[in-house]
Amino acid sequence: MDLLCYPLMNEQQQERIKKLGSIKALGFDPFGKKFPATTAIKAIKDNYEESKIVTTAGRILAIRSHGKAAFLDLKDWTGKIQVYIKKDKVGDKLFQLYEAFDLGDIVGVKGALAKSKTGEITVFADDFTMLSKSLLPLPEKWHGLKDVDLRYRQRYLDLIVNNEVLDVFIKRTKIINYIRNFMGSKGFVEVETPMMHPVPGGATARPFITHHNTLDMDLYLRIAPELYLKRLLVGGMERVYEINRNFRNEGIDTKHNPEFTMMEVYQAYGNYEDMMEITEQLFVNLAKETFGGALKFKYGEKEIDFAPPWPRQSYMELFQKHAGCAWEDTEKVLAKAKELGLDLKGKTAEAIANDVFEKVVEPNLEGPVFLIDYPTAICPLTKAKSDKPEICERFELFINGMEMANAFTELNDPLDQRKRFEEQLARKTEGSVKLDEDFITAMEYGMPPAGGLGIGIDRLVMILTNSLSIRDVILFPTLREK
RNA sequence: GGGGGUGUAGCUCAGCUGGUAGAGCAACGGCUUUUUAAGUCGUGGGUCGGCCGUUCGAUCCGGCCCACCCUCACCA
Repeated sequence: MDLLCYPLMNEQQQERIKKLGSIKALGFDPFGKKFPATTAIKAIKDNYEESKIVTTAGRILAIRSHGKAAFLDLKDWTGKIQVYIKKDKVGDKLFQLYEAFDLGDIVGVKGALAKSKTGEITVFADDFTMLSKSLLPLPEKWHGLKDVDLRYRQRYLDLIVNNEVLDVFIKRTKIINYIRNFMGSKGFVEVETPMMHPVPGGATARPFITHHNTLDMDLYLRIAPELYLKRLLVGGMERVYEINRNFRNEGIDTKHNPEFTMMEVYQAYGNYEDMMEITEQLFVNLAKETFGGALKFKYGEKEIDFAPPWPRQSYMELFQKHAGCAWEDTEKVLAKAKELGLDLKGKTAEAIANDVFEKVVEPNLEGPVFLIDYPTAICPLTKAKSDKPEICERFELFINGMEMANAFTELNDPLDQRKRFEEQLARKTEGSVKLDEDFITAMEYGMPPAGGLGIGIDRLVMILTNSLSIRDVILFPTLREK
């Protein structure tokens, strides 16, 4: 530590630096090495046996000092255990080391297990060592860290101090592992496709732009993996999925983070009905897995019921019901849009109608509910119904007003696909830079008819962990630079 | 971008009508060898988010700015 920064430090930091010195003077390394043969704290407690010798390590979260003895609370990521240090037992030198302990230090401890007077399982230490001296004071032990900005910026502190936070992220991992097993059991293969795209596609969002120096070309962080996964269908990979990040250069709120995790699934020779089945089954299984078999659970103030089968409602009918006019009735729809104060600049009638839909229908969808029968005009990658070409084979899943999944029977006619892309480009939809010629070429070689599905993993984790903000299920959400 | 809220010690928060600040935890020094939000006596710690203004005097009033939260708008 450079002594020049010494006067800049506050009182508590200076104290800790001093203690660092005394630890060295005692012959201990304040930033220790491998500490072998430790047992997880939960395992110690679960397999409690009086006077069994145990070794463990963790962070000190409380010190209750009694002069010539002390109780410590030691925490690892499985739990918390009490340690008792007595001067008579450990000797002067170790007791001096203990006196240089602060809240937040990481220490290793060895001792016999027993219960204290109040019945708490306690390690009666006969040896311990410093593994990492903490130079900054932790947030307060009782109230924890509440400032949400600090919680996201310094997630490590949030994890140390707020126990529920670790639980959420462990659950997140378990959910994703479950999904992988589930998909594997259905014969799907996980693949990885590029994050950097020469042509952004597969959705209509504004992309992030970056540049490759040696190739001297602009690249776009992907807004969706869709067009690459479909190339794999062309290549004969009949059941593929990818769980990975998408990047969209748009607004940030409690349901949107610029980088977020999606699962996309493609099943050759299937259609959107298959995707609906997979979705419902997967969500129901996950709820059972998460809530010990229960299908009803709380989300915020509301109760969500996953009991299948989930209702299916027609886009057009819902539109009629909530907007009070038919989707195709351009004049009335326009009037409604104006009434709602929507921005109509440069938008097609269909886009405006869809805006009205999102405004008047979506927030009311408590769900889980599958919206079906989307108008073909707003679905550039979706196959239309053969008997009713103005309607296409697509569904979106809504839970608590949030779009959770989006799926369709994939368009596999390259001529039609080119036409729709060109129409989209002509409308200059934001984010559509140019036509992905290679994707069309791939389709010209023949893409099997297929069902495709996208699931917002972060939002799924939100629902299953009762998290009201997407930032609570992303370890390091995007923040303004300080 | 509009509206509302918040910003005070390392953390969690008080602070009335304008007189340059308090508590708990944390820290430091005592006492304390079974406590668990340990106890107890004492001590230190602040650019009151920033700048400008009004005033004899501003944490407090006014203006501008910054950050975060909520909400609306924008954004498949």
